[in-house]
Amino acid sequence: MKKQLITSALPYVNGLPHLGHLVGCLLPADVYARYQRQRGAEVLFVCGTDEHGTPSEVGAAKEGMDVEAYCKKYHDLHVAMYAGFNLSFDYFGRTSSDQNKEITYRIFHGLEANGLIEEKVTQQVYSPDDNRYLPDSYVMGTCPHCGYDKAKGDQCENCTKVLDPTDLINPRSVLSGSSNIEIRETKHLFLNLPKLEKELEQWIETKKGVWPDIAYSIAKKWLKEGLRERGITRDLKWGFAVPRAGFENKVFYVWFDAPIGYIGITKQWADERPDERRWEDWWMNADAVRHTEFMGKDNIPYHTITFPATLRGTREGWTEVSFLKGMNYLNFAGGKFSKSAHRGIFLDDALAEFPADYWRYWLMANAPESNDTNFTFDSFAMIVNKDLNDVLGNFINRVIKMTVANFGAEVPPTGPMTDAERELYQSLDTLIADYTKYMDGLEFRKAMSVLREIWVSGNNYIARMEPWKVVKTDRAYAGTILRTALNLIRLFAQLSAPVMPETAARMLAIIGEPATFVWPTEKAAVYLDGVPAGRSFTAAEPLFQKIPAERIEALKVQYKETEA
RNA sequence: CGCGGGGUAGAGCAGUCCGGUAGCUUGCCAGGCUCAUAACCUGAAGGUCGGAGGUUCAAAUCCUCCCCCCGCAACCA
Repeated sequence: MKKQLITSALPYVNGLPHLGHLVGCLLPADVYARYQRQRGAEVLFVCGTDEHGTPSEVGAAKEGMDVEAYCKKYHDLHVAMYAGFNLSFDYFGRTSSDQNKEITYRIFHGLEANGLIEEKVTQQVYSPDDNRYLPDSYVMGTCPHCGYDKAKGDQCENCTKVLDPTDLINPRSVLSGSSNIEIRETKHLFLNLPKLEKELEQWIETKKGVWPDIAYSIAKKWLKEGLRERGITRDLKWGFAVPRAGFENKVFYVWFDAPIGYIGITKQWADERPDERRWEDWWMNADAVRHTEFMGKDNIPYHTITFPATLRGTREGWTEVSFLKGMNYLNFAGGKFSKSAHRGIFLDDALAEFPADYWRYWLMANAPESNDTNFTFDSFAMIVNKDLNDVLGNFINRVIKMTVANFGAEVPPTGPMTDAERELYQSLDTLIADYTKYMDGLEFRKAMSVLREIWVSGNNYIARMEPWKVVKTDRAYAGTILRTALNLIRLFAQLSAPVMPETAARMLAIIGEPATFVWPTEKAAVYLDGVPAGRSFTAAEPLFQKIPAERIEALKVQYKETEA
């Protein structure tokens, strides 16, 4: 079995992450990593904060901090929130690390050696009052096409026309508002993507029908339009210095070193235990590694075109992405979640309202895989109340209570199996095979739908067997039914663990099982005979609590869901 | 004519590659059950598949044109 290298797009350090970030890459990567570990695969799941670039510099200035301290502060906040959601990173690093600098330089020199780096003089907007060069979108002015007075230097939001900052009438800095704007000539380094276009195209073509449509089509779109040379340096202070004469005041562009961060962060991980970990085992070992990347659709061009080109251009044989899981957006109240406007639900708030597993299950069951998806509290409460409380939680509760009432708090002995049990085993075999197939294929919505069906099959079994009646006439057979049901709890825990790790551990604890998770690969009958008769268990509180209607309405108001 | 994704019961989605009686969840209605968190199980009703045209014995599916929603457009990340 190949080693499973799993990466989630690196969240930008500036500001706090929201549910969109969680569902777009972090959470599906975590669910997949947990699934692969449960299957016994050797997994390395890395992520970290993306720290360079203008927004960090500007954000630090706003808070009156130096950039390094600012990034550290937000890095630590990210770490705390992800811990709250039980994201099981093997390492959560930083793109500003020394290790990432080392790898970035190595890759840069490799590209240089192969003649893929070129110098070009470009025109950039400079704001003397801000004392910095401005990215195009940091310049605001009146659109020459439609007269909209808040058009940005890259595009007019009103008429959607693509602009250059120099097109704007009365241009001014978004930061200071100053209209004292200069156009300065400045020299930058470019990666020659056209030279790699052919081989990228051939490579992407092999992903047709393999990767999600959205990943393949976005990559194809860029190739179809023809690749252009791409700037990889910027006139900033915060970032990795460019190791070339004449570039002393410049740094690498954040999009150059951010994806390299996957490798740099792996080296951070390896450097913690150099005697037993080697980053090269993962990144210089392409044949033995399957690399799965998770990201929102906005990141797809960088992970299908520029980053693969960056790695290939060195001719060093880096591990390339094997499967790219591109996700659409999670919307809130009909629009995007927004960091800058603080619109939507942020992770700290989410955890303060409900346990992590409620969110994890809703987000995976409604993952924006083929469409943009709306988050609404109505939908959230419906899924939590129905799937988690009524179907799964109530199943466990009724089985435990019935057993305690009739046999005391210990697992009753099992008599001979009947056709009813055989049918249950067979239907579970089919369902588990489907579930496994969808998890392997990273089709999370479908996987969650089958998981729910699996839970339903437990209720179905109980309803058909009517152990509350059977116990009055055939106590031994009632014991068989209930012990089967108790074993179902164990099986459900194993199958639910990738998406709801805390809940799964609680389910196992109820029936006295240790919290070790192993994926069921044998026939269901084996798993329904695992909890021994006579073992005592602890009757617990219900696993979940319902969200009452008043609470839903209050949440809608509090988080401004109904706002137009 | 910039590019991509989407439009399928009231709501949320699958099915489209490879044409063959349109499926799932929820909601609504009815029945069963009364162990359980007023929960569970079963059944029924509900759709001219965004619109128009074409190909075909047959179109949600293939082709052409049009409409609507969302995203992207390389210096925000």
